Amino acid sequence: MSIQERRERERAERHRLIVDAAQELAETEGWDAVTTRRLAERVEYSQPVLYSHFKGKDAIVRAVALQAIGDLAERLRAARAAHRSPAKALRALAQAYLDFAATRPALYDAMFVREVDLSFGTDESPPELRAAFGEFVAAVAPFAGDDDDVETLTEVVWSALHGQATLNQGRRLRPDHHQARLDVLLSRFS
Amino acid sequence: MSIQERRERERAERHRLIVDAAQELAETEGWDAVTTRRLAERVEYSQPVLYSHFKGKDAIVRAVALQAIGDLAERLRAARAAHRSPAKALRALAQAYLDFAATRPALYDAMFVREVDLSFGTDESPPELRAAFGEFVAAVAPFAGDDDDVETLTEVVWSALHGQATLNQGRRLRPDHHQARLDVLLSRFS
DNA sequence: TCGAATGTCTAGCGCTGCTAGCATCGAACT
DNA sequence: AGTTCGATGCTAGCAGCGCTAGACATTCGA
Repeated sequence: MSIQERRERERAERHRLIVDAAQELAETEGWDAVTTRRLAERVEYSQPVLYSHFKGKDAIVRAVALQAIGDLAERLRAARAAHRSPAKALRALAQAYLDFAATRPALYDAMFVREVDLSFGTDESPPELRAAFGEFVAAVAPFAGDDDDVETLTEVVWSALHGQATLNQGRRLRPDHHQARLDVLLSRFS
Repeated sequence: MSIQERRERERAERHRLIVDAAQELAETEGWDAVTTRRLAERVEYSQPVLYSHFKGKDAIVRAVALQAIGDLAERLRAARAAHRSPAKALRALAQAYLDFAATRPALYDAMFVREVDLSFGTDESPPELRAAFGEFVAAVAPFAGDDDDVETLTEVVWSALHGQATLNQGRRLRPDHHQARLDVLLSRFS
């Protein structure tokens, strides 16, 4: 069975290669530049090979998004864990979230803006997604009033940050006021 | 000069026809269905005619977005003006905003999600945009503390609503909790 | 060693946004 | 009134898109 194992290993390796190439191409030149032809050229295989690994281009984007969400979850965890005070922890988490969106806009787009059929907010959501949302819940929970549903409150905070992230990215808010906007938001929620 | 005037009238008419057709097509079948060929067929002209009116497809999308923003501004004005109490006025405006996003997702996308080079937040912004933002400012201003910059506060509230609108639309938040999320948000800002 | 199976490639389909170049038609001038 | 000329809208086509059918090696198991 060693031959089969080797093949599976090579296959997994190539799978990773495709996802990484797609991510790099998206981050450096934007998603418009991620065409099946350019991607195939990057990984030095022909186009149809991509389709033996993924059902279509959307599936590749989804794989990149999922990987990125895992990365984001880890950053959120680290930011939150670095502070004992709930207020500082929430601020650090929010800052880490906005930083991620600002520095890696293409990945952020794939995760939370582009239409990609990841199931959100259900028990069938991928673990990376549940982990990321869990970090938000943990950071927000200390500020829930007695009447507040924690999950709802978390969704509201996340949405508020998401709104700032996307409108910033689209240059639809005044530049140089990022910090002020985050301060105002946090002042109302913590 | 009557002949020239007639031509200009016909040209303006056709301009309107193109924008309206694009809007209708986008609203009924989504932006993916808005191709230059289908659009040309709708207005019963050949493709190149579109390019004598607009620099490219992006310019058509921009025109649709601008028209829609004017419409949104009017709805926000009406919602706000219907209430004397600042709290009720803000709630009505927020509700109108989210309703618009939910019922006309394609237009909302063109306005605030897709990349269109409308200049936001500057003195050169189109009047429709300034009007819409002005409604937000008027609704939010009564709730600004002494230390708050009104414009910043407005951007924060708008971003928060925008976040809810887009995440709702992408089915990234739990359905059936729209109202609860709006309530939580308003409870913290008014 | 030979047939079967696996894996990869070339070539091509029906789209896309966009444009060069050619008719056609009406206004204006002799 | 006849001719010229410019404006206007058309046909046809380019390069590139996501995706796939079918041919071609290459490698495996008997």
